[in-house]
Amino acid sequence: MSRRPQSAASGVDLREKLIAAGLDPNLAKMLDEMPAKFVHSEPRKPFREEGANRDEVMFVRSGLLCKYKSDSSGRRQIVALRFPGEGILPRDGRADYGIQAILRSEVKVGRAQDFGPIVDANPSLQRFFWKLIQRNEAIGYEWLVNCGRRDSTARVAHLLCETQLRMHSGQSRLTNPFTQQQIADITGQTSVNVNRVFADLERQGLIKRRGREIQIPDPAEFRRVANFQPSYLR
Amino acid sequence: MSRRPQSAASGVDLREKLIAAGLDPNLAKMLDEMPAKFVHSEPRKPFREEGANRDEVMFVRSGLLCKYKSDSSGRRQIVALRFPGEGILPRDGRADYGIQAILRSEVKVGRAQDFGPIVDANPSLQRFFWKLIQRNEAIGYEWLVNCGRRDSTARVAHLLCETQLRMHSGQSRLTNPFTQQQIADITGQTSVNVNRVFADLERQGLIKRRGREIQIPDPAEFRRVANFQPSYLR
DNA sequence: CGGTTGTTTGAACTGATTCAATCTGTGTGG
DNA sequence: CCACACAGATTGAATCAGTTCAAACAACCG
Repeated sequence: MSRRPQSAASGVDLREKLIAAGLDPNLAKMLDEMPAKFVHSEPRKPFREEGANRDEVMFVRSGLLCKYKSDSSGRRQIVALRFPGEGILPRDGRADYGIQAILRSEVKVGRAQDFGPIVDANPSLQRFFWKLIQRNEAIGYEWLVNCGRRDSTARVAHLLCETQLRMHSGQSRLTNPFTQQQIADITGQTSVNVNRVFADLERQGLIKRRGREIQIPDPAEFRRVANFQPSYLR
Repeated sequence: MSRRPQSAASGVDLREKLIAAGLDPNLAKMLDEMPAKFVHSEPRKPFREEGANRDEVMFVRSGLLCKYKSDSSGRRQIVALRFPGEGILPRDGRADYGIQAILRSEVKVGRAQDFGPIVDANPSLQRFFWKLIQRNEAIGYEWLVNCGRRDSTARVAHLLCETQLRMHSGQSRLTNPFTQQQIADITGQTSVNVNRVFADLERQGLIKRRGREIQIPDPAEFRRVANFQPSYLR
């Protein structure tokens, strides 16, 4: 939690994640040197509340974060994910969503007033974040299609395909980072039904499970079932 | 369709819409003077296709546009709306969504290469678009909650509340711009069910209809049913 | 008038929810 | 090493919200 411009080991680590996400090495260095603190976030513990001010930049160094909202009856919807190397940009005013860890995560947290000037001064950094925003927009649109227009099997399968790509796993295996309740919160279902979908997928031979480890014998067929077209992830 | 820097009557019109959307008058003038053409778009006619390049900025002067995606089985999902004064920013590369008019619309279409430099040169214009993007993000998140976590009645009612605000109607009436099929495409249902929801809402006295004209006798109660909290629209 | 688009209604069906109970795996402390 | 607690996964039965298919009706427009 100590404020430090850069910690040798961990800083390099995040920089590499950012570069892997498409950022120019020089710009990655700038971001890396921005004053910030590294914070740990635990699953099931609140990290940032709905309705709080969100004058921070965050970059996920390891783990997995989600943004979520709740409707009046307390039903929770996860509206976005942030994998390592991805970030959450500052808002002015209150954010309408909360942030929570899905996996134990290390997060680099900087202040908006430090972040803004760096971006303003570097048009190419601006362009980088512009693209990131567009990618997040495209993912959001795809999630809407998922929730609105696909059956429960395709929804779960689609999420798995997207997760696989964003975690940079191979096409034929995946370490599922989610509980079934979380998959339900992402895909707009109940955990009970998610469980049945998993059982179905396995019965059809589309996946094999060993705990959180998932094998996908026929990736092409799986993507067909999921109705997954990876182009929206760039 | 003619290319012209500014047309006296129509230009002023759009500028006012942009100012109403929160843009500084001087900046509105700059955007207004950007080389661009005014294009008309008709409902049910394709305007911009899915998968096409999208190196254009667009501002809606009048009417109503939607962004949509289709899943493999041709089921359509509307993922965003653009009311007058709102815009669609350029993407680099192909867009994964199509654009279509809901109402007959006049759209100002500029080229990305004209738009980019103007924004780059004006930090306050940048900040304006930054906020716009955040608003659109917040709306997208709210739509996800809508599709994923609310019942069909609340979904339709919520859309009507949002539409009312974005059209700047009063709280107790609304000219519904959508067909029931379009509401279904936004809220992830079938048009048959949307029709039943409307009948229900009317039977419960929450709305009164005369064609596309909707009266809302008790706006507070209607918002409660819709689970509508307008803060996300700022 | 005829054609087109959109709305309304009915009946049968089905996918998903709800509620409740049980089972499994993992970590903790004695 | 066992006992216990706890989070998560799994299963069943009853119910219900929303879909599907089909048909009729209304409004609009050239």
